[in-house]
Amino acid sequence: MPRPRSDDKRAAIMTAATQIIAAQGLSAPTAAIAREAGVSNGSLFTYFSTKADLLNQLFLELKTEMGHAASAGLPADAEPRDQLEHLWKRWLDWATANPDKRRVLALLGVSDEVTPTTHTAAGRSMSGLAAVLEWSRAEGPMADEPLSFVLGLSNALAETTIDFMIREPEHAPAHSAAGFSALWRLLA
Amino acid sequence: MPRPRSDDKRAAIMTAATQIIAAQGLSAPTAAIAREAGVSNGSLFTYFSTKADLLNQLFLELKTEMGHAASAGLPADAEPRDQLEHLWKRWLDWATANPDKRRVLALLGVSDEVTPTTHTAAGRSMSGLAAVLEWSRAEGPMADEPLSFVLGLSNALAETTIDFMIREPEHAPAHSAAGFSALWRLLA
Amino acid sequence: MPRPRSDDKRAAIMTAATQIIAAQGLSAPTAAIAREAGVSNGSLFTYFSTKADLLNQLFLELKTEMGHAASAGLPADAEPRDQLEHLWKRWLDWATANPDKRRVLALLGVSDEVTPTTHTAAGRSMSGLAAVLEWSRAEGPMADEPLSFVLGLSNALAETTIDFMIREPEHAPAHSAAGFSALWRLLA
Amino acid sequence: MPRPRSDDKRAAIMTAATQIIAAQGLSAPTAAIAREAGVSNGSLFTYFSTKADLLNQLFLELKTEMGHAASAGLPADAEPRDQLEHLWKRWLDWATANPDKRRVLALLGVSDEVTPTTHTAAGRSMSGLAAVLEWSRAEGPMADEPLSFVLGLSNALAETTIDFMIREPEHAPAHSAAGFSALWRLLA
DNA sequence: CATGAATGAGCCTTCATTCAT
DNA sequence: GATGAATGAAGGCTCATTCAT
Repeated sequence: MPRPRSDDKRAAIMTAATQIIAAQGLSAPTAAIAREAGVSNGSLFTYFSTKADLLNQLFLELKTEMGHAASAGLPADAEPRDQLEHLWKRWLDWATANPDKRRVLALLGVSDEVTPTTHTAAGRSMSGLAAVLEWSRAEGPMADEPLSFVLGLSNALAETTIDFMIREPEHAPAHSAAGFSALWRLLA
Repeated sequence: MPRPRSDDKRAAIMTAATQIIAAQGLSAPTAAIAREAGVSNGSLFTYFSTKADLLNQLFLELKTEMGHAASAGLPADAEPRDQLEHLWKRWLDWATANPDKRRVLALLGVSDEVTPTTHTAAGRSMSGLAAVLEWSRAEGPMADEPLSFVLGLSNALAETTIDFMIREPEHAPAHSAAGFSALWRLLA
Repeated sequence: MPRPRSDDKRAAIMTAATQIIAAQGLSAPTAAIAREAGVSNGSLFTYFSTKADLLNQLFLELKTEMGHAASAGLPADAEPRDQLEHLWKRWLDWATANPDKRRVLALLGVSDEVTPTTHTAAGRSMSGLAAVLEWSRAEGPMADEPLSFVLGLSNALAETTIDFMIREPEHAPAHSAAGFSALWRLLA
Repeated sequence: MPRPRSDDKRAAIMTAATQIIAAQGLSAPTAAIAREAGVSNGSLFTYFSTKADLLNQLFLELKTEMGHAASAGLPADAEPRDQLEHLWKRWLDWATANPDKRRVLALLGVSDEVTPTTHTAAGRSMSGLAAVLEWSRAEGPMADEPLSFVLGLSNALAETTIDFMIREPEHAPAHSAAGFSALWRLLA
């Protein structure tokens, strides 16, 4: 598959898809996405062979972006708790700063359109987080659980905390702090 | 005295909707639901004025059923921890025993078709859980957080635990136990 | 076909049909008519075997009522012009006083649902008018035209005059007078 | 440069709509119109956003065509009576030569689907007729009536005459002549 | 006879995808 | 490669009519 001519257009479609899907849900017409992106109806399909393809790539891209945002500037020498808190804050900052992306990620996360393959690939973007989590829980009560389960529980706490931060922005810092201390109690 | 509206038929549509939506997602055709329920296409609309209406009632009904299942046989004199554990187990048992209902509940929970009004009404079915949670966290680190936030975090842990129990049934009891102890650490 | 039990119900359906059709057009659901009439959905069909049947009977009844309204109190000894003017006024009075009936008559008049048979039967209610018209035009320029044509032209003038009287009630008397003098010029 | 929108196709849909609606009434399915036009079901909606839109444009187009047909070759220097007679004949010729268009015009004229805006726009196509009428009635008994009323009455005579010409083609010329002389008596 | 639930054909419109230009 | 017209399957909902009660 030769890379299509314009990366700009591809990116424009991705951005447009995020906006439109955040606003209208996954059933948003591809035509609406194309219009928002400033490309034609048909062009969308030269960049993405099907709507499902677009959705899968979008999921992967957003999840990757989220993973990078969380990991940026991670203090490699710090204590596990400090590293984890760093990740937590960055993650939540990214999510609250990008509510559209966050919403789309949530929608895609439960959609059948996103294949297991994509989910697996997307999981890789959380490997930094996974490593810190692994380290953090090593001595604690979760030491013997499957890492994936611990990751899942941690993720659930983060998502919920994000929801409340978006819903009640005036208490966002308090929610973030309370969420993190809850996570730490859970792990260590 | 015409043929009276049949509760059986209404229930059959609800059951069919659960099965079909669990299998095909929320975009499942009403015709498929009607067929599965053994009623005509048009009959569905004498019981539910709209597909959205059906979805809202289904959400309410499933959530209520879940709430009842969790609360049944709650030992009113027991310690908070025992009461909470009772709720936790019943809840997770119901969810793992009814994966279709659970999946539909998850799909509807994030759908725009379900109105805020329905969400509010459905929330009432969790009041028993809320009360026990309130009591459980009273002396702990979450004492000063909004109850809704505590409820949200607890719910997130439960949902995640359920996911893993369904995905890895052989470890279901272990997941359930680990999830509960995590919850308790979070609260007390 | 034995006469159905209740003439009241039949009449209620007719009245309701007039109101509902005036408001919603000929595509108004039979269910809406039944509801307005205070009878059940199904009962309507014991009084009228089909919707088309209802429409035909309604047309006949309204046209007959209109004919009677026009002819009532006709001064049998008066000059043709006075008799015709009497008919004209009564007709227009009835129509402006009963805009719903008038509108329904207009809708049915151009509908395929109303059969030629019904049109023929309805035409009989205008026989009084036809006679006066026949007499009025006997010496005039329309003497040799088919009476039906003269009747049609006269009817057209009346309908148009009614339209304007309803649309501009403040000029209703002026329109009525102008319309009649135009008719008389046409005939004599 | 994609396939350009085709005027032919648009015209084909209009023609098909005229035929199908003349035969089946305004409730004719859009699918039948599309099939008759030789386009797909969906294509109809790239040319007309809505069935109502199609109906409005059809009304406007037919009425405009009728107005042009009536006015073509109008002898600008002739006497009012001759000009009016010219219009009358052309109008009736067009109508009797195009009974389908005429029928559709009649159906649309009383339909709620056609908006007041469309009616207003369509009225403009009769401005030539209006001018001649204005001139014709200037010295006569209708001199003081609103022009719209005079126009309405004239229109009514024309429509009725057309009906009879179509119904009894063998007397068409006689009806046309009688109708015109009636009109002239009405005006002058 | 009254009632209103049951039926299912039918309709308008949408939309992912294809393809002529 | 870009464009947007063309396609036609699909879906939610309506409604005249029938029929069980």
